[in-house]
Amino acid sequence: METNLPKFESVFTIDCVIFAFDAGKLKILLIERNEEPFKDWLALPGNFVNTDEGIDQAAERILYELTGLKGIYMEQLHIFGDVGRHPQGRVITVAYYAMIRLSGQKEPKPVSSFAKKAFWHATDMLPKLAFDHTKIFEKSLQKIKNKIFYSPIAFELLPEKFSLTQLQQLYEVILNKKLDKRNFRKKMLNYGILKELDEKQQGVSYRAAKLYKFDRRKYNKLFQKELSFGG
Amino acid sequence: METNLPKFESVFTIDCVIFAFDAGKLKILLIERNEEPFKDWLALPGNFVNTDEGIDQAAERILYELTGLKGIYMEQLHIFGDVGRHPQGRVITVAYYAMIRLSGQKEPKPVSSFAKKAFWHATDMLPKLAFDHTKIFEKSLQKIKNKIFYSPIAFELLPEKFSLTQLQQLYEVILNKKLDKRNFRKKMLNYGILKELDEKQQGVSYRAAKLYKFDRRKYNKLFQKELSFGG
DNA sequence: TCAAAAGTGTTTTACCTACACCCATGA
DNA sequence: TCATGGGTGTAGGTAAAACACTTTTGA
Repeated sequence: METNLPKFESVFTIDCVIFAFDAGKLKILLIERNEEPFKDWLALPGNFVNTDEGIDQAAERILYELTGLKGIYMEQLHIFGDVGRHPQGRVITVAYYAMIRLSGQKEPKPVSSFAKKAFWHATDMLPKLAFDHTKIFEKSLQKIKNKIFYSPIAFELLPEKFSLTQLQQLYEVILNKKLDKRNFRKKMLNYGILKELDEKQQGVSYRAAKLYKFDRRKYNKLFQKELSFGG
Repeated sequence: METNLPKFESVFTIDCVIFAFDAGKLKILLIERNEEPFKDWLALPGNFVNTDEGIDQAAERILYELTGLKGIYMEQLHIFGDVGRHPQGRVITVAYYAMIRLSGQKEPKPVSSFAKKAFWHATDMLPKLAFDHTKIFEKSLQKIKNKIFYSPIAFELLPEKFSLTQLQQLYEVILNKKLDKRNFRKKMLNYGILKELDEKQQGVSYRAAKLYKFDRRKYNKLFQKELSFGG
């Protein structure tokens, strides 16, 4: 494509914050870098955007190359473009985030040599990350805290079939506070967005919990009603 | 700054969506372009980012150069980075948005020759805009629709002193629906975030309305209480 | 005295909150 | 039979929704 636009030395990267919920903990996907700068550091999966790809595609490609994860729908979080954020020059990064369910997912494993490893790490004890990735992570966490009130992100993190206790634990972890069991259940069931299954938990050494599924159709119907002032 | 990073031909732009409320209508700030591509078209104020400036600063500079408006606090909306969005090559744009009050504001007027004119245009009858600016505008509108529920953006659009009817009209315009007058007033006054003034409207040929001010201190106090499940 | 907008209250309904005990299961 | 988590109901308070008439003012 011919161009008479000014050429800047700006470069673009994408960094991905992928959340999952496992063993009662909120986790994110990290890599160990195999390239300078910040070689051997832990970092969010991130790399350069090519000139011939849209940024959403680039995000998918980069996540795949560094972690082996494919087909994950990510949304933009924010752009980080401070002049000093990268030691080697002007690098603007677009942060993407997603929430996924671990069950059925392969173990993460880099496809490219850019990363040595890829693995899940609990969010409550994160080490120092490369670049400004800690800042990016914190902004993502804030985002999902807000989003859980108006969007069914919790169900994206849980297995397809889950118990009400699992759902409550997830809310508690994200919101970082205890919730009342009876009120939580009443409220959730009242929404009518959970489908009760005929199945129960297996292999637990206590009373097995009923399992539920998220009913996306009912959810969509419910949230078409907009908030209002009684107009 | 020395760099061994790959040099891409990507260029970066910023586009600004500035909302205001005037004569009962929601408006945005547009320019008439004086440069190719899309010379003579209407567009959002936008231009290239320099390599030596942070993107937030760049946004401020660009808005000033194209419209003469200064010191306006803008927030990031989204990045638009489709390969085909600019006719001359790969251009990634960061959209910023802001809400401002018109009263006390100078008429917009370009400082740079990049724009021929700058002016306010009602959002309900927007013409076709250059590039993908219509898409950018629509995303901004959606954003403020959501945001008005959890953020005091309405008060940024109104004059410092306003009547309850003005406030309600603004909500109605943004949400695009009629609201009940009594319920709206009750709810707003109940929040306790409005300070009643000793003044009334001037120069109207009907019963003059009481004027109010937004009380940011009380607002901040109110919204520190988080949403909860009764935990 | 008319037109135009300001201002005002009550009832019903829905949801939020606080709170404590019995049940089912496998080890 | 015990330990572990599963599961349940009610009463009181607060906020949302629906709804229509009187008041003030200037022209």
